[in-house]
Amino acid sequence: MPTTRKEAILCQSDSMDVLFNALLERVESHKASIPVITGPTGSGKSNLAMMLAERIKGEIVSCDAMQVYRGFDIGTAKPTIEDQQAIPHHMIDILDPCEAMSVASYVNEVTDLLKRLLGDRKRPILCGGSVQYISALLDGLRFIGDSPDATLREEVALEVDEKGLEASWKAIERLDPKSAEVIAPTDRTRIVRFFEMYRQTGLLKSEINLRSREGEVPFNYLPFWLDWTPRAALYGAINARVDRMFEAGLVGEVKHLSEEVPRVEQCPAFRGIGYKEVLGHLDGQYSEDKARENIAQSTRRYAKRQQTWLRKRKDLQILLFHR
RNA sequence: GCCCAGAUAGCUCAGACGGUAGAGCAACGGACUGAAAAUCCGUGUGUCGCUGGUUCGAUUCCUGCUCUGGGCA
Repeated sequence: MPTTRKEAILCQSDSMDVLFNALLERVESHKASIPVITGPTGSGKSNLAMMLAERIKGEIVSCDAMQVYRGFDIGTAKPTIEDQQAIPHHMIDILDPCEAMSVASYVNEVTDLLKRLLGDRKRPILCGGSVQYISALLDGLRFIGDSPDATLREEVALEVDEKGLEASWKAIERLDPKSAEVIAPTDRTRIVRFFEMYRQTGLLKSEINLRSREGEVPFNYLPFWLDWTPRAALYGAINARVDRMFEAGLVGEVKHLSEEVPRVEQCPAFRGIGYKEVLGHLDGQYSEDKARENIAQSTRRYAKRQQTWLRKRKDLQILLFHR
């Protein structure tokens, strides 16, 4: 929990308004920096960002791996049309469900976007819970080279499966011991990715990682981490939000979206929480109630993973909502 | 009221000729560089319902009680 890092707590309160004022004060005294609002799902980041944007006449840059997909509205808790009309939003509704998103494309696009906005004297506000993307931005990681090749990935995956995970991992250990420390011998996704990169660039993962940190971080950021204590309160809010998604017609949204693509299982957007579970229900695997439970469950786990990621960053100022 | 079954982790339950207990799920901790709302790793958190008895020793056997479920009246 964030409470273990008292030194980083900027403000702790049972009032969002108080938290907002602390945020605003900080933002106003660091006008040259780009405010970043992150935190676990359901913590109220978007509201805070909206309030801030209205106050400082800013524009919101979404940092969310799922809100980029057109039509995926209810399940991603996308900002409403009204909100989007009131305040310009970026990085929302930019992809079709079967197009791939990635940290690299996100960072590259946002870097250009931020330059443009700052050049136009706009005040960008980053907001979102895709912590890997946030982290990559804050650390100024550079992703250069070709984007992944689906055919190559399939090829490599096949080879890894033939060879066996254990043996493949041992090969990584020989080639690049540093990477083997970070990749679990059971983590098929990362093992495949390692060989995919190696094949494509001729470089080891640890070398690529080193290169990604060459150069300066291109922007000054002012990052905030909004969170709740105790965690059970956040879980309660998450459960309630899942209920609201169903009331708002999540099942209908998924049904409609899935009818528009031929092969749902190949589209990354349908891997999002809320979508895969409803698909399973529509498929007749379980009841709607069961789907709802599963969604709440996955969302709670997701929130916890986000917190784990944020906790290790020491550059975030915590806004702690106490219930 | 009587009969039967049950009471063990947050939940569902397993278990031991008597030597203070373990699975699944949940929960908690962690990793993470082009899939990240993805992927993967680790951890048992317990008055074994209460009471008395037998015993070196009882969560385990026995008595009584309480509660829950089912059946009979």
